[in-house]
Amino acid sequence: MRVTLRDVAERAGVHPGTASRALNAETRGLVNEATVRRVQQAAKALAYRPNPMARGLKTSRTPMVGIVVPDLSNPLFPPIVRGAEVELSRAGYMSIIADTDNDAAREETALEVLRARQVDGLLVASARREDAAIRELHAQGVPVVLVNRRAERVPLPAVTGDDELGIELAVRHLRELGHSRIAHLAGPLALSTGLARHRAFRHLVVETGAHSSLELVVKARTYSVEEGARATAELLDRSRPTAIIAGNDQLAVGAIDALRARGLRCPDDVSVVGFNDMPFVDKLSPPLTTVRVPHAEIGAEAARILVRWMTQGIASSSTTTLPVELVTRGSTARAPRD
Amino acid sequence: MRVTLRDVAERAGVHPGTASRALNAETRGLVNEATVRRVQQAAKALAYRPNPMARGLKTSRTPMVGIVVPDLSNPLFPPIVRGAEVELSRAGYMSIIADTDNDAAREETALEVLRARQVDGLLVASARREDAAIRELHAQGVPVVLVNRRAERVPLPAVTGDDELGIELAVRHLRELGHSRIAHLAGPLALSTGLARHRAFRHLVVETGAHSSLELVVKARTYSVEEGARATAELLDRSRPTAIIAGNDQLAVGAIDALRARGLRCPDDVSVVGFNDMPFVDKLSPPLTTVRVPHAEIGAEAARILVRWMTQGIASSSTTTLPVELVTRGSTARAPRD
DNA sequence: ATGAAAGCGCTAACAA
DNA sequence: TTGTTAGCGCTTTCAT
Repeated sequence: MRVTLRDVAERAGVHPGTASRALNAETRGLVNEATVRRVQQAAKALAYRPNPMARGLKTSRTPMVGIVVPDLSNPLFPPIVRGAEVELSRAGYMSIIADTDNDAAREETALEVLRARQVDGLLVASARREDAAIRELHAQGVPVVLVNRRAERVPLPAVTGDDELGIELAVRHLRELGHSRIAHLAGPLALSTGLARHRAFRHLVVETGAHSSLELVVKARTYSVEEGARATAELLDRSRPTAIIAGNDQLAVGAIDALRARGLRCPDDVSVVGFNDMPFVDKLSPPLTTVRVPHAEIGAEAARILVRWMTQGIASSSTTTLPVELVTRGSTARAPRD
Repeated sequence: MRVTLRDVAERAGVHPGTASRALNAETRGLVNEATVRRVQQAAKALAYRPNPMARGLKTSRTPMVGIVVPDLSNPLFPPIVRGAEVELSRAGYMSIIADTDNDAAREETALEVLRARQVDGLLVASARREDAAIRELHAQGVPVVLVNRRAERVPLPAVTGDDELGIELAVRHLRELGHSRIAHLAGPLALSTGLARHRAFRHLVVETGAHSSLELVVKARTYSVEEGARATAELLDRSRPTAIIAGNDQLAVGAIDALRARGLRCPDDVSVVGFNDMPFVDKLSPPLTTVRVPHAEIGAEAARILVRWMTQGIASSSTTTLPVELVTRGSTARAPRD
């Protein structure tokens, strides 16, 4: 059978309580040094592994955190998860990943299941701006850190890339290339990333008074290649941009598809900028100019904040913004003369 | 505090034991129907959620399975995980994903941690052909199903794509296009996929007696773009293939890079076939001809086998091979005349 | 510094 | 059909 603490205690010739204290870092100080060594030896000899469920039942804590992502197949998220996992496992936590499939109802279910499983905390990358489930979580005082996306009217810590800076870099880059008719292919405005990038775009364009660019904004309903193509087609029906800043890389890929379908070349006729710098966008034709977001670092930082919250009860509701950079590749070029 | 079974029992005016039976599907038959209803009502009214740790401590089972992948950032694996998760959650299991980072030592650690966490079973996608940790698991009688890759000399059930068929389809396709000097850019032979594809290639080429093609095989040490480029450069140093069948899509991408670096065009000078049909390879330039593997279905089927094992104790050590198909795109063309 | 004992919330064997 | 009881493996007061 399984080796229990009793076995270890017996072998070391001590009481299970003592063995417990000896094996636990926080209580080790209460035990005679020699005893500690004996117990540790016994534990090692027997290959003792504490039963996390027994421990959890007693302490009502689990060494688990839930990570909720909208879609694991979106190449954006694995690096976030990875970054988080590294930090979490360093702190002794194991992570459980739940995929919501971009669905609010599933998100609710996933959060419920995770809570029922007694996770000590949550990293949520699937938040919508208005997210009842998130608000509920916050109301219950569960340690939660938002990743990559924010939620509104919930004072929960969030770690994201600098959406404003990203758009600013893109706009500046395109202006330097002589573009004046810059369009924005906005992502879903129900997501903080979609909204922030959209706002930043409008702010920059209005601020510099280029011109009323309302006709140069289209909204995509989802972050998908197909929707990017559809929205771009809609955009091209009513205006003639020389450049398009897409809400993310999938949309940018769709935009390039749509341009091609109309016989427009990228970047010769229209430049395109993406957002995220997903794997392989450097291999596309043309290689995509895009805003690189430090996803692994976002995940890692969120994990650190969560660990602090879970272990020290420090719930900073502050928001962390990590810098992004523009990666210039082949999908942007000088504006065509017309 | 938390609502416990006692609270429910009290409210329903029954003993906790009865409440337990009433709430559990398997034992519900032992309880008076009216009582069952009362208990269920009470549970609902109190929003009772059983404590999985208490239950697990008692039953020494958890509703959790571990999924071990070599690299979550490899677009190959999320669909497998997804497919498995759907099946698993249908059966009431939650999954814990561990990423081994393609490292044997980490795999061992991950497996150990997962076991310590008392997972009821494991889905392992990171197996090497010779995998001591896997063999150990098998020796301990833990329910394990291998996914996508097999291990040797371990009678564990495995679900994979049909590597032989994939290579056969690729070879046939290239032959039909008039290629005779077909090379193989083999993946790591320490992995069953690398070996099976390599063997299939040699078998087909030898069988049809095309010619001694030893010089037309290069071995990549990892499944990465860089290694694909390196190995292809090596290949081109010593031979002049008109087509290359790569061990997977990453290697194929690397191959195209290497060709380009030598001023060779794909597919005009050299055709390239990948393996897996990862997302976005249809957007590459040229769009990649590749073997499509039903990853989600592989994950799902593996999950079904695992569930059967865990719940009914049926440990079929059989191997399941799912059919693959060739997706013809722009990276293959008629052989150049020379 | 260590032992004793209780109990976390649940299930299951046994009794009634 | 239901209640009783014991105990899963651990931590944590409280004694000693």
